[in-house]
Amino acid sequence: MDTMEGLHRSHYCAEVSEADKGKEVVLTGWVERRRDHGGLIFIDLRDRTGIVQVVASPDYEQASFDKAEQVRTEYVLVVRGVVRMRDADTVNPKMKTGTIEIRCEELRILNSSKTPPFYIEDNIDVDEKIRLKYRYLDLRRPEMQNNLIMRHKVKHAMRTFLNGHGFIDIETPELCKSTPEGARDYLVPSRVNEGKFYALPQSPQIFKQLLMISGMDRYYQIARCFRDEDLRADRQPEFTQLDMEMSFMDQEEILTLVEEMVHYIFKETLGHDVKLPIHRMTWDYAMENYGSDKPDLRFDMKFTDVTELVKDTDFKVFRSVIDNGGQVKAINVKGDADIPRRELDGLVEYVSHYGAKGLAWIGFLEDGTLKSQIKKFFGEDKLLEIGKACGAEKGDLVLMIADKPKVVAAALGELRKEMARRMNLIDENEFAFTWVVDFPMFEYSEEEKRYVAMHHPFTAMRDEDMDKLETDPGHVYAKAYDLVLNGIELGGGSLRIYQPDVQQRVFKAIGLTPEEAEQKFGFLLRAFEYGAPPHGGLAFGLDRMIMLMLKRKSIRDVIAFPKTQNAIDPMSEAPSTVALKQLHELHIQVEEDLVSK
RNA sequence: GGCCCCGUGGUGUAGCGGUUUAACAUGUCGCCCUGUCACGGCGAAGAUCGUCAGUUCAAAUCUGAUCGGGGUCGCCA
Repeated sequence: MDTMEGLHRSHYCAEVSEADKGKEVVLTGWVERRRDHGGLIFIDLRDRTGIVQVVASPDYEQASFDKAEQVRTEYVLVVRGVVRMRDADTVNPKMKTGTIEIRCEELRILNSSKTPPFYIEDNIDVDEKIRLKYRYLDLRRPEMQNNLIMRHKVKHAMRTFLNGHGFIDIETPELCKSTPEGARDYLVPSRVNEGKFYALPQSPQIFKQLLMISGMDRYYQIARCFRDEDLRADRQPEFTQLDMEMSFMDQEEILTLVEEMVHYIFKETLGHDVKLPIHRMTWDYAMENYGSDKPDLRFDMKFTDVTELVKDTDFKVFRSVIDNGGQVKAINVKGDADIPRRELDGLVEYVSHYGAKGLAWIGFLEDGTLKSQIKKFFGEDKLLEIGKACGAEKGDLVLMIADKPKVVAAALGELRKEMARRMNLIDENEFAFTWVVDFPMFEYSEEEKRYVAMHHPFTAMRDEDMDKLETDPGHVYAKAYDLVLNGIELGGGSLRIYQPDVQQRVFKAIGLTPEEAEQKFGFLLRAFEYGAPPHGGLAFGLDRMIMLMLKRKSIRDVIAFPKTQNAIDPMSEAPSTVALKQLHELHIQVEEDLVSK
């Protein structure tokens, strides 16, 4: 192998241009491809900027030509040569550097490489497990490099904006106290304190509130967070949040500042203008019209409540649902009246996964006739009335679900998205933002037979709902807000409680006794007693934001070293067993066959 | 924990009871080639079909279990 001795890189590969014509350059990089023509060898040399063509020939320099014959894919080279224009008929218009090439005067092989298990190029179709096992090679691919560079740019834009608005970047602990409210914690055993455990933070929530009490006034952190729950395409066990908190600001001021930041980030990194102010809707409105607290607004197809219209009919299915406090809601799928029966049956199956027991449909055919499996119960006039309520015209298809509000919301909400996909209503290039505000404080957990905090128990409630805290917690609304982009929750936050007595009342409402509250959050309650300012903030899912900006289907594509669905890293093979000695030091006993040898 | 999809040379696929010594593309290796850029030509090597068990005269192909990967529901304050 050769060394770099005496050579210093002068340019990145794709940064050599026609302006460098005639200059001697020194380039480093990996061999993307070698084309050996016998007496002439072309090498596409790649670094993180892109590719440039190097030409080796005995006519230029014999030794480098001999070296070029040994070169294979992914070998690491340093090349000294002269930039020259290509002949007109050999220009490659597909390449950024397609008008030039490097006449090779010296070529050194800095390292060889095994043949990689997949092509180092974009648009490969390789099992993701293999990509993850060889992640360092996967990350050589231009699209992955671009993803990580974009991630860097987004973080840089965030910091630039926040630094310019008086925010201070402060780190908070990774080893925290476990607070089993909410997601499952990752636990870390304490060696020094036998039998005790730290938790990795699910978010820096409490610490950032304490920083407000400390008078830091405006804080941010690009924080790693951990949640030991099942994985999804947009969920990893460790993920990154842009975490922010600020004092003496009301909700409107916070939303305005945050949307200015979002505008800045999208402008700086994508050149995209986010329309301000970002649309706002209440949680109630979102649930009633889209069945979701994170509606995808790239298409319309809102719900129509037809409960009143159908409550007096003979159709027992609808009647019994309505009599039991249920509702009937519909969506209008424009232009889908001629949907085949087989596909309708598929939709019934589809909504059943979300708890719906059935799906009623009315097709308003172009010839003015109706097709519907409930025609005999309602008659044409009633169906036309329903259609009118939904804004249906000839050619449209109305789909109805009758059930408890929660089931209707879930099933019809998913159906709405599915029909939009089928009807191709989604513009993949659109960024449809909305704020969802006025979340309920609590939701009732059937499993735990108590109210649980919908956002988190530090969320402030609307002043006018304060007296309902003890009498009617289900109708207390929070000063909480989510930023939604294309049907995905980008970030969420709230104004916080800052009076210890109010915090105690909320703990009580979610069934925490004063003793439990003291044991879990006593340090926070005590801090509130020393002049806590009114404050609030929010946290952005950085991975999701970058995924959406880059139109990726999974956050794994924007995380350098992500984990598989089983929370495993196929490359390092984490998690792993450990030696008995390590466990002893941590005062942990494990069955012998679970220990590393 | 439930449901759905996938597992065949290095990679991506085909084959889905017996005309298969498992096919194709690409990659790899060797020889040839001075203008290619997905270079080209000739030749070669490379998979006991994730694993285990069963059905059968016969299994990559059917059945069951299991392991691994992906999606999703539950879960994710």
